Amino acid sequence: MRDVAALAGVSAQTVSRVSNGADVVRPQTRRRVEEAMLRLGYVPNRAARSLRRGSFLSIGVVVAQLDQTGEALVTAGIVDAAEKFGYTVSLVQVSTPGGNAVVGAIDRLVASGVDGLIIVQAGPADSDIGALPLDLPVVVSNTKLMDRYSAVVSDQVQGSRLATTYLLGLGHQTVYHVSGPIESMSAAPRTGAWRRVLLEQGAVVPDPIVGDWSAESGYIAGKKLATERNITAVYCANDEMAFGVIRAFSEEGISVPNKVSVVGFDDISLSKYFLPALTTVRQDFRRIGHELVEVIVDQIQGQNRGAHIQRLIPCELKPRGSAAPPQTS
Amino acid sequence: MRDVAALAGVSAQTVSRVSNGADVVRPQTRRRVEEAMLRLGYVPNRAARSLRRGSFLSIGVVVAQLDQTGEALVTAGIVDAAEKFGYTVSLVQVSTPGGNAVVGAIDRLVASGVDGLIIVQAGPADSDIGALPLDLPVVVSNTKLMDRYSAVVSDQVQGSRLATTYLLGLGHQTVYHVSGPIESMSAAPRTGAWRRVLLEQGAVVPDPIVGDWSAESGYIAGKKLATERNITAVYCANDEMAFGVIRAFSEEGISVPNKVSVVGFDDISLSKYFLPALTTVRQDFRRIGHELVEVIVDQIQGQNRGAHIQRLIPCELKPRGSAAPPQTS
DNA sequence: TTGGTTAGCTCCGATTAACGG
DNA sequence: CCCGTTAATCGGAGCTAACCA
Repeated sequence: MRDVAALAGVSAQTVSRVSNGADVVRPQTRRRVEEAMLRLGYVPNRAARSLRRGSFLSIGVVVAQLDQTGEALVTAGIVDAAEKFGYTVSLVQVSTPGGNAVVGAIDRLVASGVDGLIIVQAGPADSDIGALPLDLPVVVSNTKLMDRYSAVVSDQVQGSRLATTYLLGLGHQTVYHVSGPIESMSAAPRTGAWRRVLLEQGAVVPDPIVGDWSAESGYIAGKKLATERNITAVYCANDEMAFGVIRAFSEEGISVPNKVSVVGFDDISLSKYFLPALTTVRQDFRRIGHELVEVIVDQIQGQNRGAHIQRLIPCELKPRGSAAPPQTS
Repeated sequence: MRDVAALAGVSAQTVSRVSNGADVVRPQTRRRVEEAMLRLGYVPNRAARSLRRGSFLSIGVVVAQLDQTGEALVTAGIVDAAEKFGYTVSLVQVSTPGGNAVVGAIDRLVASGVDGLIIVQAGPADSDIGALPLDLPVVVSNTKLMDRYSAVVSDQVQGSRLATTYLLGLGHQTVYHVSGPIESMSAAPRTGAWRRVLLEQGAVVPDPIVGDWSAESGYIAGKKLATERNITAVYCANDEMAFGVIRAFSEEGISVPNKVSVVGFDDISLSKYFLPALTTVRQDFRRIGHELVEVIVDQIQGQNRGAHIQRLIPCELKPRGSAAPPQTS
């Protein structure tokens, strides 16, 4: 900064005024300073600025598995929105399922200097997370932590009802279900809503099969479901598992959707191009990312630090080729 | 820090020593200090520390589309490895293809305080990137920027040869090709290697069809390829496009692999569960992420700032169901 | 003397207030 | 009204001189 001031023939004071957009600087002087900044490749030192102002202009983001479409898209949305608000994004991952990995990850983020925390997914062992003595704003996208922190999440219940009622509406007697892991934050409400719809409509409630979100677990579930006699419809808690189920069915000579209808959840980019194209429930991940940032920036800058905000993002049914009315036998 | 010192009954000096792991502190005193830190939830202020030490312990990462498997996995690898080295990861995205978006993104990162830069993907308009007056270490995973900066990339040529020779080895007379966008950094070497193999083996070289990595573009390419008479094998520059091609073929009544063999590139997690399971060339994205961090940390900490390092990560063929010997007519 | 510790000072780089030309 | 000077401040790190076993 000293150098810039020297080159422009002004004082450090003025440089600071320019770089912070004060309006008491003559345009001509401002131009001289800006030129000098450019020539010297001057970038205000972030550390000094943060130290002085007491904020980092940085948001910490915790993800579990970045290679899952949902987390990747939410993260992308967060990065986009954060940029608009002038914030940087610091990313940490909690892939190791071990005990207090989440706490460790959050500690790392806090130590790295962030003004707020967004927890996209905390992995399976996220129950210990409540005990954090944080004075930082926290926003989550995780139904399990919703009651503790502000949250922006997909309306899992609405989406799940959508899928189930759609299948019943097509004429299926009941709907089988491949769920996510029981301890998962997204799986439970989906399974719950599916069960409730079946009960409401007086349909038999088959035992759900538990998967782990992977196509492989769907494949295994599909092999098991293929042995059921009266199965005509399956609702899978995500698209990957639906793919696995369809693959297993195909190997067993069960055609989709002719013999069995399959519906997924998420609408990942490939679903449209699967064979058959997957009927699924679309989550608006990018929007979730955007709103997460809105909420946390509001909590960081606004005075409503303690506010407990809940935003539900609606899901949308995407009818495609993998679901059809049951075969009249 | 003052409070911690007071609570532990020591001086700020000693607190600093403890938090930096100096060895001249009596274990008993150390314990007292650590207890006080814990009780007060003390976290050393990153800004102050950075300011004093002149480093941020942070790595900036530039991605283009986080929802693409490759970038997501490389990023995941980077985050993992960075953590091991004690670095934080700052993420920015260059989704807007506009002119100097890359430069803007990098400016933001630099302004946010990073010690080095990893460019995973810079998007289509990355040609202007060479003109950066950076005194920061930069490592890329991008064949187009390889000659300018240190790089860790998949051995596209080797992988592409693998795919092409495999298909020829199965007995196909020639291999059609669906490439990535011409301006892409990964597409060119793949297409080049494919062409060279065909020429080496004296096979006819069909015009490649240009896609944009999306399943949709593969689908369009597939529709076009379906009109070719003597086609028996297609090599697609990524898996998504391969899915699109297979879908188009299926709609046109062309069975894969019975009539036409299809090979992809990447080995995304779903490839194994597609129908048919996709024969493809696996890239080790996570490893690329790890090595990117190794290289950049070396350049940040070591004295070989100017070194121009090139690491090629080999690819691996995954023979699955979508490629087979040509039908004997 | 030695090792553990303390008090006190400077410095990192930018921001900001007060005051003056 | 525009700008310079001066000095204080943010929180921690590094150094020295001194202190007490």
